[in-house]
Amino acid sequence: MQKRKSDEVMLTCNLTEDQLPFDLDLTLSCGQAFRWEQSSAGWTGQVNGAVVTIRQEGRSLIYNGMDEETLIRYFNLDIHVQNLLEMIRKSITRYSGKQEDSFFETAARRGAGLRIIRQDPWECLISFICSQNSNIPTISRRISLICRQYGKKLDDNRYGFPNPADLAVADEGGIRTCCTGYRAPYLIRTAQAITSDPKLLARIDNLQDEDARKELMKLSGVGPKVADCVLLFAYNRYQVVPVDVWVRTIITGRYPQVQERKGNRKDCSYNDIAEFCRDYFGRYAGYAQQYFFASRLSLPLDDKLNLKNI
DNA sequence: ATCCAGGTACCCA
DNA sequence: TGGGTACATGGA
Repeated sequence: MQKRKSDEVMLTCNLTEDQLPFDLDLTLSCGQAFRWEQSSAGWTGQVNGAVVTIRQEGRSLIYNGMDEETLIRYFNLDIHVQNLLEMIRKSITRYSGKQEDSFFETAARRGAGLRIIRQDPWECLISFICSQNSNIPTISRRISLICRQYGKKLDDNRYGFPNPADLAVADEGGIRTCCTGYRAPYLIRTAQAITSDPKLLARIDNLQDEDARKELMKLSGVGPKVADCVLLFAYNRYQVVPVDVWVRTIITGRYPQVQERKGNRKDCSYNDIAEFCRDYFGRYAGYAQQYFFASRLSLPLDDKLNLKNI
């Protein structure tokens, strides 16, 4: 009988003090990756093309399907989050003169243990092209359908993420059956661009933020938001701030200083908000943004969906 | 039923 | 450059 992944011996990684806090559930469910599935046994997903399972018991990560080096690299466990938070706090104080930003602290407390992971750029790119104007459950479903139709079959009910060449030759009708709607041609054109320039995503890793962003935005279906998500979640440019409707609402609602940037324009632009966040939160502004996004539903906002004060 | 969602492309002044 | 609009789909 063929040995199943779930029967394989499990490995354990005990987190050190410097690697805490770490919250696996929050990290995998906070809207940065869309293909991890949770069950009673823990999370199942794919890292570097291999099926992996992982669960957390206190300070221990119990996993299989990858080695410890891969685990640490994928979850960025060598990032010292406590120091990172201190850097954000210092930046806030430097900018505002205030000792504490209680709104940020609320988000950081609720998002404690969240970690920005290191995704594969190609998968991240396609995923966030799929993400536009959708909610997270829909995005996950869409990507799952794409893998089922165009990815390599790995086991009974599991498929790999399709390669650029697989999507480049897909027809629009086929992609549309994956609930992609008007995004279908974007996906095909971007897959074709990567297929014809296979080193593009590797080159981007060597570019400065602004140049990297410009290169990404040349791709079909990639605007500022998608480009920034890829820069943050795949290339781990922690100073990059993706601005969606939630982040916009949170920043404009809670940080009136941002309004000064818009000049005589009607509203703050995307870059007004992103640049304010970089100035205010500093070089880990992307992390701050992700704390806000992860705790968006419970943050004290009164101008959005009737959310009440705490 | 209506509104909204990890937006972008396209068009116009 | 900034502002408007169409675009597919599913969840609330």
